[in-house]
Amino acid sequence: MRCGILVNMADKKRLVVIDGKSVFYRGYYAMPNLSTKNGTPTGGVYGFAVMALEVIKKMNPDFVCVAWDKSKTNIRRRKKIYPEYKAGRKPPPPDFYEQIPVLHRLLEAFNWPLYEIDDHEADDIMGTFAKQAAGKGYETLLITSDLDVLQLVNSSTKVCALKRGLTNTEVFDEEHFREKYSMQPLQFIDFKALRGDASDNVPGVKGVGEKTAAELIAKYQNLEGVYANLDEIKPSLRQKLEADKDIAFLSRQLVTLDLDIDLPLDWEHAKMDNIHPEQVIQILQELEFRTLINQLPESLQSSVDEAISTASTNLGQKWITEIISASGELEKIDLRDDRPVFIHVLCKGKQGQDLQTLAFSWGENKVTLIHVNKIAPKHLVKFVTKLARHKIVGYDTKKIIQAFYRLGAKIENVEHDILIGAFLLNSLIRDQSLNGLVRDSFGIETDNLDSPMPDRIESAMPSIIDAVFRIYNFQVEKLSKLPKLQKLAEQIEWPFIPVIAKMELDGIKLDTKYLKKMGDELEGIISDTEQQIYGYAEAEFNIASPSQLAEILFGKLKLPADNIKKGKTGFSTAASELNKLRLLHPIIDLISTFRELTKLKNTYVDALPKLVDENNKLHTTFALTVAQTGRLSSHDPNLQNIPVRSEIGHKIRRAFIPEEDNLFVSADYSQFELRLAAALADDKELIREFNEGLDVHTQTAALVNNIDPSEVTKNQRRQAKVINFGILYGMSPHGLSVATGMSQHEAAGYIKRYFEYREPLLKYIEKTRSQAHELGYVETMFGRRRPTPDVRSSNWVVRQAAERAAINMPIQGTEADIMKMAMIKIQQKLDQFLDLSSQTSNNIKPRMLLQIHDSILVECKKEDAKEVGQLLKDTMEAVCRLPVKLDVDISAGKNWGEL
DNA sequence: TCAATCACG
DNA sequence: ACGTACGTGATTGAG
Repeated sequence: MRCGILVNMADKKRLVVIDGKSVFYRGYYAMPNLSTKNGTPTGGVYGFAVMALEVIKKMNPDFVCVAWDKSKTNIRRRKKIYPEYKAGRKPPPPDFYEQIPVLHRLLEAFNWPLYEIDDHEADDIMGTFAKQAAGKGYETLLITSDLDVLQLVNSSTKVCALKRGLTNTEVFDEEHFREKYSMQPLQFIDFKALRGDASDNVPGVKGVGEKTAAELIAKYQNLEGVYANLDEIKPSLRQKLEADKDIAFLSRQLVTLDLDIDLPLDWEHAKMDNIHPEQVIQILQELEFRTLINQLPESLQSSVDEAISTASTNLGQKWITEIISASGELEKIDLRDDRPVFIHVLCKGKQGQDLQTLAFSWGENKVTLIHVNKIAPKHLVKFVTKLARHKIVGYDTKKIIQAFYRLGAKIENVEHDILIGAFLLNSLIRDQSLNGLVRDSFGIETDNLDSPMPDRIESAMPSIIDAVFRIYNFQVEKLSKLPKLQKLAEQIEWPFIPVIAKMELDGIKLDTKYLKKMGDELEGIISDTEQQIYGYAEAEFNIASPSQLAEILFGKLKLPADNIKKGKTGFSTAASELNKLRLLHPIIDLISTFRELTKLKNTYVDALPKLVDENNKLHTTFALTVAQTGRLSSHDPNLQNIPVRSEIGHKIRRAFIPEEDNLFVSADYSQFELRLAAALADDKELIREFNEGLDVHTQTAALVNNIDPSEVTKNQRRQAKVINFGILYGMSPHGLSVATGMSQHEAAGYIKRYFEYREPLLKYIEKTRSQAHELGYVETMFGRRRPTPDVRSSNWVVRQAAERAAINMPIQGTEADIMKMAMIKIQQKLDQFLDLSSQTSNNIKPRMLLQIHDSILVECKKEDAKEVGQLLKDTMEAVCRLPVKLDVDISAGKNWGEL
């Protein structure tokens, strides 16, 4: 910032007046996409904060205040004179206003008074204050992008004009003004009256621009001078001046600022000393302006550490900690209370393995901390069994349940999980750590709550329980205002946690010997393929490296690259692109084979056996707070993407086996998402087709091609299938043409005809799209939400992608909701099922092993398979009332590949 | 750590 | 005039 001039100011007191809206606007347009991780737009506030801190840092003012343009009534005074004044301005977009309350909070933290007044604009207020300051012998600096205020520049008033960008400014004192405009500041009024101002719609004299106006003012001082000497002016210009004489004087009135508003500046309030550094820092933290915090002016700097350290010591400080490190002490704990218990566990391994520390509280400022390793197992088990009868509240209760389960204690009731709660309230939170949730909920930075140092556990645990307690209360309050989401949490999310916790622990058995053999076989085929490729290429290279491969194909072998997509690094070698070259060179098919085989070998055949436990079982982790639609995701290892489409894929699935004498039973919802789309859109025709058990793709093909279903060809059905799926993804004509091989024109026509027959579907898509725009989120049938900030992006690509995601979410998300409900019911029934048939020898219980979005895999005794299959089908088909029938396919087999 | 690729629904 | 389906996770090469 060019503020050097200001430093020279004598020891006069300094006032800074900020044109709030103007600064805010600069920020808003300089950083259009700035927002917090949860989507709150913050560009404008950012601009303001940057400017505010610059002011403090560089200008060292004694007083600061803000002048604000009143948005609707501000121009009444001038409009009275000239109704067209400031006409034609676009209203600011909605996310502009969203930021205003945040700005007000920031101002409160700075403790800078804000002035806005009917009938006057911010520049009038600035002028008035500058005059008041001059009266007291103070200096004034005005910060704005509105050049009208340049007329105020004098010996005690300077203007800091904002230019493009955030920190790009120009400071005008008298000298600099004269240098630049070759006139006195006050003459600026008359200059503008002649020239006009397009941005404020001030007319000026037609045909007189910057240059002419400046010359006229230089020669005749002001309007009066110009019009008194018209005879000296050459005729063409004289005519223009005469014609618009009234307009020129009217324009002058518009441009002249009112310095005598009856609005005394509250000097006490505006004092810089009133600033609340902690509040400022807290708000900056909340808004995630981390770089700003790091570059805070020295005057605020000292408070940073303090603010952060008070924040972290505050947590847990008021909690009494009872530390248990002997079995005897454990005995004395009384658990008769049936209120929810706040629990936290520290484990060394994943999925509740190696429990180290357990802490719990009833939320009454007392935490009990148990050093698990110092307690005799028998006593511990007895204790946690009692504790497990309570409803629990915690962060990642899945892990808590698993830690307990490993001790033989079954937690059945989850009262609340703050990790999942945070995700339900805002699935966009990027930092799901406990520290992140504290930051997100309260804007406070805390000590490491997620993995406290071993020697600090005793002091960290109370802080953690305190954080859980507070976040719980915070979320309960929020959920109480969102009844649908609250119901979703209570009826689906909480009961689902114990179900999935158990599935992870049960795991699925892998035939590692079989995979080892398969790996060796694959190895042979791969190296053969490799050699053939090297032969054709006449070189040895790394086939797995896209860049080396592209060099060979398009460089050495000179294959035509015209139709090949280019990425950031060069030509794409993705399968879809290679496919275009298949017929041109035998190396292409070999490369595809090589890719497929190495992929499957590296990702599955070789990788999976390394991950089994001592029982040869794989334990995936199902993430409940990752997929934006509410689906589960599976990792370490991912068991939701085990191959199935290829022959080798099936072979890999054969490696997944049940225990001796058991079978796998799988249950798949057929056409799940399309059925849900029909239900959500209430498309009677599509629903009818489903409910009458017709083949919807054939029906669709018949409708669109206007033929009888019996006449539908294979290709017509294939095309119809593509479009039916496309619906679920917010498809475009181009997408359809790529997928079907139609021309884009044909595809557009096809889609048009499709929607003539599936009008409700089109209406539904439009409704969802507009909801995303208007409410900023979309939701499933059961109220699960997904925020959609990007549908308002100014970037076409980003916006379109966001709209497609918004259209897909209610469908995919409702699928996820229903699947979870079904699994909860299935688990309940499987528990009962056990009681009936396990009377005799049965010690292996039917259990769910995997969920793959629209299907589940269950293991049970051979002789139970049929009954279990029927149970699954009945439960899943009847899980909720929908206008469309749900259809579940069952199959059983002695390995996963057989199903 | 990122981009490219490809496995699944 | 823009450049395409939605949602994931694992592996690899390359910077």
